[in-house]
Amino acid sequence: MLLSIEPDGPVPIYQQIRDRIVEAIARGRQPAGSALPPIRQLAVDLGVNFHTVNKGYDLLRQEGLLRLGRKSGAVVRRDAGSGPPDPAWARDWTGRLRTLLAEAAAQGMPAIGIVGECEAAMADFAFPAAAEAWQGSGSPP
Amino acid sequence: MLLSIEPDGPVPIYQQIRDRIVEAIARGRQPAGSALPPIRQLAVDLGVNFHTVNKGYDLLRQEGLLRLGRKSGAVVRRDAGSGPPDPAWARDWTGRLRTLLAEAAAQGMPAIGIVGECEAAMADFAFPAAAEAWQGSGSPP
DNA sequence: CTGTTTGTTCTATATGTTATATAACTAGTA
DNA sequence: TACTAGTTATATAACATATAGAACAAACAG
Repeated sequence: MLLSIEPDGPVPIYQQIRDRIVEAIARGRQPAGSALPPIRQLAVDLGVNFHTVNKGYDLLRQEGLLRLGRKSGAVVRRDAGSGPPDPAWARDWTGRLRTLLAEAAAQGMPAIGIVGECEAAMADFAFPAAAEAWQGSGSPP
Repeated sequence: MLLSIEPDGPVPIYQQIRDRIVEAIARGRQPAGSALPPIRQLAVDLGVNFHTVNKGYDLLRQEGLLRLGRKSGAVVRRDAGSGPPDPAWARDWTGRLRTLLAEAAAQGMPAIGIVGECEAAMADFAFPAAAEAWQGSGSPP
């Protein structure tokens, strides 16, 4: 079982597919250069239409995480995350992070707990040895 | 200007309204017991229909952050975040956090950078003095 | 060249979501 | 009573999601 989804959940199926694959990449379970199942096959495995899988794969291609080829299929990009980050993506991501953390703070979760959850999540990730050209954005007023 | 939105962005207006208010609560700019603008007035200020604002307020009520009264209007709940967290909410929030952090890791952002962004975001929050009944969920396999 | 595999594109349809627009109703409060 | 403010109902237009079927195009194996 390479991937499981909730067909009746509130989050769209194509988005769940994207999310699960993003997590698989971050955790090193789907390393750079590794192949994903063909669109049609994954669609059969998940019991969904192949257009739905296609939409998820296409999202990942737009995000620069996948390379899609005619016969080669879907492959995790080797240079996905080398080079400097897209400024638009960084801005957007920071915004989404702040909203998500604000939700926890508003719900009464203590700062220690929030940082703890962040670190617990990242303990599952497989970070490559080096990373350059990345710098914190600081905290705007 | 108590709140600004992007009418033509990809995220729904009612969701933006919810997000901005959640952030205002977390940052202490909208403390417990404080009042929000009436639905119709905020709708006029933002240039949207009052049903759209109503949907955002209702979301916050479902999340336990607002109390809506006939004449009292919309007020930030005083006990929003006292007591133990809803287990369903905690599970869901942790899942969303992991997906979001995984996205950054997959994009090549180093662990240091991710933690830094988390801390920078939380530096803007106003945490209350004490917090009990909260405990980390650890990192499931 | 033939055939298979795989992603890509197109049209169509059914259902759900988002946003707007009117209108009316209900409960507090002065 | 009258005002304020949330609540509910109906209708509509536009967009998003998921499914379905068909055909097309490139890469590769034989």
